[in-house]
Amino acid sequence: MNKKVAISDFKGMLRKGGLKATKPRMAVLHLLARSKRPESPRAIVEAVPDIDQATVYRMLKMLEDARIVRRVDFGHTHAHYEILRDDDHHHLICISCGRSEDIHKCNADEMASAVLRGSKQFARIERHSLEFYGLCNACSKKAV
Amino acid sequence: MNKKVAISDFKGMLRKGGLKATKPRMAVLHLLARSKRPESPRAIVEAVPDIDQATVYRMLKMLEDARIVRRVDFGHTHAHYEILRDDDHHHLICISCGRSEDIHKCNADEMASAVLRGSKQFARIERHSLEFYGLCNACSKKAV
DNA sequence: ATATAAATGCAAAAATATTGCATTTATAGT
DNA sequence: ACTATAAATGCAATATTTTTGCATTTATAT
Repeated sequence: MNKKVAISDFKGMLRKGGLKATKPRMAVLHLLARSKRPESPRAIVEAVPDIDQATVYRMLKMLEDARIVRRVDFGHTHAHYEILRDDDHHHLICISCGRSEDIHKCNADEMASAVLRGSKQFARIERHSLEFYGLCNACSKKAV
Repeated sequence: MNKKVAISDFKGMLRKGGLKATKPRMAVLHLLARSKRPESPRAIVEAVPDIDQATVYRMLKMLEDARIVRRVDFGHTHAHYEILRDDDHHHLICISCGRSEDIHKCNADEMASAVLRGSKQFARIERHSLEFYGLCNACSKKAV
């Protein structure tokens, strides 16, 4: 019964990245794993008891380098972070209330190679971000 | 000889948006028009003589609402702004030095309608952003 | 030329992110 | 299990980015 691969074997991921499995770190990772949406550093500080903001910011950077989380930009004045899965998903973001939804259709990888071929200045593409901005049902009803 | 449509008829654009063509505003628009890359508020404050940062931030927001500029996120801790053209272009950004290049291939609009059809929570999509992150030639040579 | 609303500048503050350093903690090796 | 070690944390201070209130200036329509 314990043979499942554990999509959230954070200890293993951390070890692979040369990072220690500290309590604050595990707490943040579990928070992100539970959350339906990418979370801001501030939200993390508020949600995890007794954690310091410096710890959160530093941690997120390390986790990003280790490719355990990724940073996404929603056009706000702060970042958001989510657990990095390898499903190349992106987001649909409400420009009114900020709610977000994952989307899974993406053919940008094909685009990427075309883009690279067309560029004289760039040597390689590592990743891309694709976000759609619109109005969720609720905000759409509340007039324009 | 003066019958060209003037891609930078900022006065006209501003009027259409109900905005006044003030000197600071024209200076910022011309700066953005001249620049090869999206500029940060800070860079604008430094480049335009005697302009106040509050003016720049407020102005950029208004210009964005009026659809004269658009905000782009490069994964830095600050925003960038560029003149909004209607060519649906996106960017290739060097994750090492920050240099950026415009790219013009994009089929995300087709994607957008598929995405919307697939979503139960969203009513419409207004726009999207697509950015590719990689290494420019110079940074690519400087080791990994 | 003038009245008016809009935009600006200034000063202060709020929000977001980073740094240095002393202390604590997870981990590898015994 | 114990210990040495490097890594991570907490704390306090600071830096950077963005926003706000209000008095003054400016562009525009009349």
